[in-house]
Amino acid sequence: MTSDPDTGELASELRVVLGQLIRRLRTEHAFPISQGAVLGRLDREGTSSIGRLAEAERMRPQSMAQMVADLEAAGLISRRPDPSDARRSLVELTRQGRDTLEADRRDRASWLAGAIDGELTPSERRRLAASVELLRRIAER
Amino acid sequence: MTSDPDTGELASELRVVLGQLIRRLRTEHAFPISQGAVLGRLDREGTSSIGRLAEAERMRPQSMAQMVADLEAAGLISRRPDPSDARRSLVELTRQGRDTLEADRRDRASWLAGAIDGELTPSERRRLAASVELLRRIAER
DNA sequence: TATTGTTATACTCTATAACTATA
DNA sequence: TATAGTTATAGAGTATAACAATA
Repeated sequence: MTSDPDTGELASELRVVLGQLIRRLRTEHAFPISQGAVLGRLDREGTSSIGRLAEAERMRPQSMAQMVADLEAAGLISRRPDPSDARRSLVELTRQGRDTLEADRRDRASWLAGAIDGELTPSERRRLAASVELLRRIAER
Repeated sequence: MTSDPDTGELASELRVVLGQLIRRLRTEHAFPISQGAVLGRLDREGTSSIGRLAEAERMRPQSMAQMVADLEAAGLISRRPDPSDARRSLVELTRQGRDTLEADRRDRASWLAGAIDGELTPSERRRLAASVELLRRIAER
């Protein structure tokens, strides 16, 4: 039954469940999902420009500019001009941004963490963790 | 490394990758994700009312009414009054709705199906299919 | 009074178009 | 001319508030 699944059907089912999860997350989670993605990327890859962030997250530069403005207003990132190219802004995590990211990663009380802990056995949690890697490869395609 | 993962960190990573996937899907996919969810539910569970659909998909009745109106305008569902309670509308798939759902399930050329086929090995596809079940249990919590 | 659904309106996230400043 | 970013505006998807019809 789970062996040799038809890819079209798998895609269709995955899409449905992703939609349901993201709707729950949007209402239950404290800050927008893609803000977390940007904070995580800045943490892993260090200082970046707005255009590079937009490309990495597959968003339009205009949308990323808006997000960067919001994150800056919230004090989670800082921005300074690129000394070698005055058109460019260099963006990096503030101390508060790093703390927010850390707090999120430690948050076992979030809706999603609670659902994972409450619904899955330890061995299922390990399987889920392994499949996150598969999902990431698909997303980055 | 993937054994005994911290649930908070797992939740944080899962959230990021779900956000990235959903953004890709929203731009690449033909029709809205949650419309597909409703069509699939009507297919599996048969005729339903708007309130019951809203509850099952964890949406507000007002939002579901809007979606049902859109799906009806697209010819994918039909609606008739409940004979035993004139307040209630009974909603069901039309032939065209069933065909659309079937076509989506067979669509190996969608962005997601293409990414799954192109990026994952057969054994990884089986692991992903198995993890969809885990994600569904979390989403339905 | 409580329930089912609708209409009107607003919010969040992201897109497109038009623009400014710099290269 | 081309590139990096911003501002203004629009769209999709879902929410809240106010309401009408029926139970």
